[in-house]
Amino acid sequence: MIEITLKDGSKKSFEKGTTILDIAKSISEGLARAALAGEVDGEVKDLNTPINKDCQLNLLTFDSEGGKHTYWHTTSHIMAQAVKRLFPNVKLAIGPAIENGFYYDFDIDKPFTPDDLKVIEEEMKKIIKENLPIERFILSREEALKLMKDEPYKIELINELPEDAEISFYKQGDFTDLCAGPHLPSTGMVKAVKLVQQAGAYWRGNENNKMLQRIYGISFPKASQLEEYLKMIEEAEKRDHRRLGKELGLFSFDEEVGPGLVLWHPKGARVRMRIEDFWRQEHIKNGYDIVYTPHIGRGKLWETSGHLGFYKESMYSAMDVDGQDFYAKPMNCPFHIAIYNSRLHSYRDLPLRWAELGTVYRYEKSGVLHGLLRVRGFTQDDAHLFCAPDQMPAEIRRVLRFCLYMLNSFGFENYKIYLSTKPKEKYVGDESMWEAATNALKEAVLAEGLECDIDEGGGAFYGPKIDIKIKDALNREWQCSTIQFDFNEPERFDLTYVAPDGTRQRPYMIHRALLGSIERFFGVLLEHYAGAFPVWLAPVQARILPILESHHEYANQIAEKLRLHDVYVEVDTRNEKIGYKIREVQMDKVPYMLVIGDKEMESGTVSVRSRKDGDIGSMPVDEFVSRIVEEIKTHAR
RNA sequence: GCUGGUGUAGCACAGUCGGUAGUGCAGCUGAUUCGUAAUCAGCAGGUCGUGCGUUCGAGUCGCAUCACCAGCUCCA
Repeated sequence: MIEITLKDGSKKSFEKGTTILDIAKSISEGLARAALAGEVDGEVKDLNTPINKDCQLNLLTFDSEGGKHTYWHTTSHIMAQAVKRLFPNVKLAIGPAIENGFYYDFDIDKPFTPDDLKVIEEEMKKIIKENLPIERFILSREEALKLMKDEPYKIELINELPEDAEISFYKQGDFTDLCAGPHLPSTGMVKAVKLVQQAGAYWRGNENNKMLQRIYGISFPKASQLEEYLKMIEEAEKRDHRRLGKELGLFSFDEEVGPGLVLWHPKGARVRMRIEDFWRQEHIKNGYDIVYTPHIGRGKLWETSGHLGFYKESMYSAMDVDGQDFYAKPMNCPFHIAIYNSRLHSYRDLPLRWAELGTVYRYEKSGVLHGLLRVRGFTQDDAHLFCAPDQMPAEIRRVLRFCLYMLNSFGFENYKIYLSTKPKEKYVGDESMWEAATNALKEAVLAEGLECDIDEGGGAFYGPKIDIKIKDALNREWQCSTIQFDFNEPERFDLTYVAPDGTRQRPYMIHRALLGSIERFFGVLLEHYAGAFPVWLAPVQARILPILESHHEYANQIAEKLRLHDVYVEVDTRNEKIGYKIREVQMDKVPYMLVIGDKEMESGTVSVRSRKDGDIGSMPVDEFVSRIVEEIKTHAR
């Protein structure tokens, strides 16, 4: 007999060799029906795995990560089986479960068409109906290679398995695949399936390898869950910043202007100005100086900085000026360094904190451009800190705290921090610098009571860094903030300061961007609020809606008053019914609407309707003015 | 850059077998004077992304090219 400890801590005894499924059945029929896999001492296993020793058992349903993954992994096998049936010549690569669903990569001469996907989906439904049992078996290395002799990718995978690895296969009907598992007991357990899209993907994610054809799909135990999922996708599309940007008239792109180059419309520019004004004000409060630098620079500069050596493919090509090469700047740092080097610095000057909303241009590959989130011309909220070694830890803490303050000010409370350490091979600077800098970064994070994931070897060749990815309302991560050491440029540009003992010393240089780029940050912000900006950021903060023509004058007086308080206000004097006007305000996501009629005119009030809460009654004009001014001042959400 | 898809009025879309382009919203004009998510009527708006080709004839078929979309690689 063996003793099984269940999730709730209870213990049960079973005969040795009892399968996980049987154990589930002994607990309840319902659980056995819902169970997809079992977690045995932390390892996810097939339901029909026999248990031979005392263990901790957790039964996994579709609600759990492991259960979902098992379910999707099996669906990917069903898809591969369908593809093999329909296209016998395809070679199989890999087919894992992913965060939302699964994919399988195939090597096939002719890429799949959307019609192919439909046919494959139909074939999958047949396989599900056939309810084929899924069996696991183990082979020796030779046997495995023999079985997979026509599958070159599988052979590559087998050959790379460690010496002592168990080489397992899963078989369902006429289909067998090399696979570590786990899987569902039979194909019939998969219910609602949808193949989402087809795409090219390089073998092993390396662009020098052959491009394979990947099919993405998703599946659920219930048709209603699939519908729900598709509906959620639709909701996400509704708050897509590209769509909102167009609907709300915030920004656009123009084919003639060029790809990845943003045109900020007046309303978008208003929001941007609020962001930038706040940014400037806070930087000054935090001991920064603001600088401005040119958009282009001589080739020599970029040679010294190393950009032409390391970064040339990402730069716009040179322009010829009087026979000399000039380049649009991909980064601001060489200019800030040039300011530093314009005179001799004493240790008494340090730390120097120079910030710039610097617009840079980078030649991004055409396929990677994405709305505002990936563009070719963007404005970094850049700054460079120059400090003496003993000032460095305090500077890091200071900048980290400032960074989190900025993110919080814009309503982002969920973020993830990544610390990237020294690369194994290519790096500049000596070990002790790397160590001191990396420790300072880590200690700053800990000192702020935060946690970070360590990306071992993920630092740039020129220094370690902290990246902060903010999570938007849909829980997607976007990298915005970054704090990076630079051991490269101070050397190349020979930065020095005069130390107390009169010797020349090399300062530490830290690059940092808090919002990242204004474009990306704006895009994320737009999606985060689904276009409904809090009052302080809204491009139109209030719209006045007179009911009749006779109220226009009073409406304009109120508008004038609000404008004097720096409030963006509009008056809708069109000859339309009030319901029509209100509907439009709601769609324009303006936070306040002020309905003005005879009543309000007589009593000197406004009838306030909020975007969020609807009609909130009437109040004296001055009361509304102080209310909205206060909300703007406090960044109320 | 790579794989696939898309491109028709300001926006969202329809356009069959190749026969010279339509709907809704927005816009403009007029009527309506109205209290919390769409008042009615009329008008105007298009070299069908661009170029070349096939054809008596191309939005529709072919090739090229540009842009966008999804994914891969890369990245703030």
